[in-house]
Amino acid sequence: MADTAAIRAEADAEPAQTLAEQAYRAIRRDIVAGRLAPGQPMRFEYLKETYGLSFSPLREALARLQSERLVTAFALRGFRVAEMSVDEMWDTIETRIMIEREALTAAIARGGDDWEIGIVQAFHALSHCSKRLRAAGDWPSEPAIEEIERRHQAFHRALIAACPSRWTRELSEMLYVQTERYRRPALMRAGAAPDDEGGVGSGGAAGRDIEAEHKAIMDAAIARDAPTAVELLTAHLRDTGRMIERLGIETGRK
Amino acid sequence: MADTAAIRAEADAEPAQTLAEQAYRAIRRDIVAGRLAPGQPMRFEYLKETYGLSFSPLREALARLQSERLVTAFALRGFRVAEMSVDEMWDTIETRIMIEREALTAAIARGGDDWEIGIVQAFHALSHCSKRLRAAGDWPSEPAIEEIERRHQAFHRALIAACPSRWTRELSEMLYVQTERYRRPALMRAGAAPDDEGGVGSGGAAGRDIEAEHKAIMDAAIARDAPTAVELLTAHLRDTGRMIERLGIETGRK
DNA sequence: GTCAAACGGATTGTCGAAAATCCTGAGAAT
DNA sequence: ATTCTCAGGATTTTCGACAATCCGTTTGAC
Repeated sequence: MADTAAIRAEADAEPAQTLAEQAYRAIRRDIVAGRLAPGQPMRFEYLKETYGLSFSPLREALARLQSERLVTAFALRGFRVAEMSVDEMWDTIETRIMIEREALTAAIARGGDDWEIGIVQAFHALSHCSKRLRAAGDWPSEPAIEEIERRHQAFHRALIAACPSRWTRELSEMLYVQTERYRRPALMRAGAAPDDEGGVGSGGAAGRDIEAEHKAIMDAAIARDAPTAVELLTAHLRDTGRMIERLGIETGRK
Repeated sequence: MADTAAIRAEADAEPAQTLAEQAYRAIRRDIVAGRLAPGQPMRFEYLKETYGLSFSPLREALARLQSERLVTAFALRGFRVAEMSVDEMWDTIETRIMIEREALTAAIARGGDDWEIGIVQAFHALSHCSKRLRAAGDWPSEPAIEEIERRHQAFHRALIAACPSRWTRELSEMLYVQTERYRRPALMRAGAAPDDEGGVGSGGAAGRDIEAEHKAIMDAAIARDAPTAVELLTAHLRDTGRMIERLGIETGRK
């Protein structure tokens, strides 16, 4: 597939020529994927072995993740994976809604042809990828989930790509990662194919048709119907929150 | 003064027992104060001498500041102080307005007695401190400015302290620091006493009465008049932006 | 005269050991 | 029985040196 390479190239635009950057991405990935349990102490001995790096790049990575609230630092007592809770999830979701409402409105007002094309492209990439995943079998592999999550994020990013405010776009990205941290493990644990919010489902475990929700948001956005698009996006995010709440959040440590 | 110690104790709630934390605060302070010029390369030799620390804590501090957009990292080419521009300033201000409107509305809806008391206290602390500063002489000292800035931030923080969303409060804090980075040097360079937005002025350099603006916001908030309070706060922040734009932004390097 | 390649100086990024700090559990005193 | 004190071990934090990379300048070729 041609666009696969393109999307990959875009995602890794910054090749991460430094070990600290690699460590940052790897640890963030593992936290979001739930491989590092909330509240778990991040001992350097363990990190050193796991990621094959020395102290310096690891500390640098943890310092950055601290600013993004994915790890918590305790002075002279090391770092821990940030805790999770239902309250924090809703705070994250509602804050993300607040920001993305503004972002989507601005994008609809100012987006051009390239913006529309980007949305359609991202939607079809996500849809196609999800369909292929479901055709392959009932229990998808980890890399496949990673890929579908990338596409899902790319779709939501494309929606607001035309928002001129860099702060709005970046805060949105940051909160997306936070919500993904709740969504992904919940779907994994649900046992169902992870096509509920992470991908496309024509009737997911929770009785939602995520692909249809995405399509409705896309259509409203491209039709320049800002109020409808914003309401659909808001409902989409809140429904996901309720779904996660039903599926449960693994709040304890491993 | 009794409350001075109290405020100090609150500000330094985390005593910063680690050198990396000290470095983080010191460098952030110097960037916001304009002592480190935008775009300036942050050579480690210089940082080492200036702050009397070794590489590790400095790198950790810079990594954190990178996440907050106060420094920019270039792979294998070190760090630079983040650039400034009129466009970025307005993006920051408008984003901060978006977030603080929500925060203030929520705080007015849910704030109790302690919230009201906190606002009044912070207002008077700022007012009193500013008055004393003006009485002392025309050219205030650096520490005096630092203190007034702390009080100013404390007042704006107190306004939204009752907002239940931790994300909203923290993002607001982050954007406050960003806007302070524009406001402070502009006021310093204006030559006038820095009581325009940083403190209280009964007729500042730009013909504004900042203390009156603060008081109006406080009164509307305590009167539980959310729409008025939000509009006053929005105008307050936009006026400050326009004032900074008039006074100019030192965008180049030293 | 212009361009490309290469050398040397300077700066960053990474490493592993040393110093400082914290946690655990045993023993003594109240 | 409870609290306090104090080693011993484990963990974090910091340091300075080493290796890798980049920038400016010179040299050489076309």
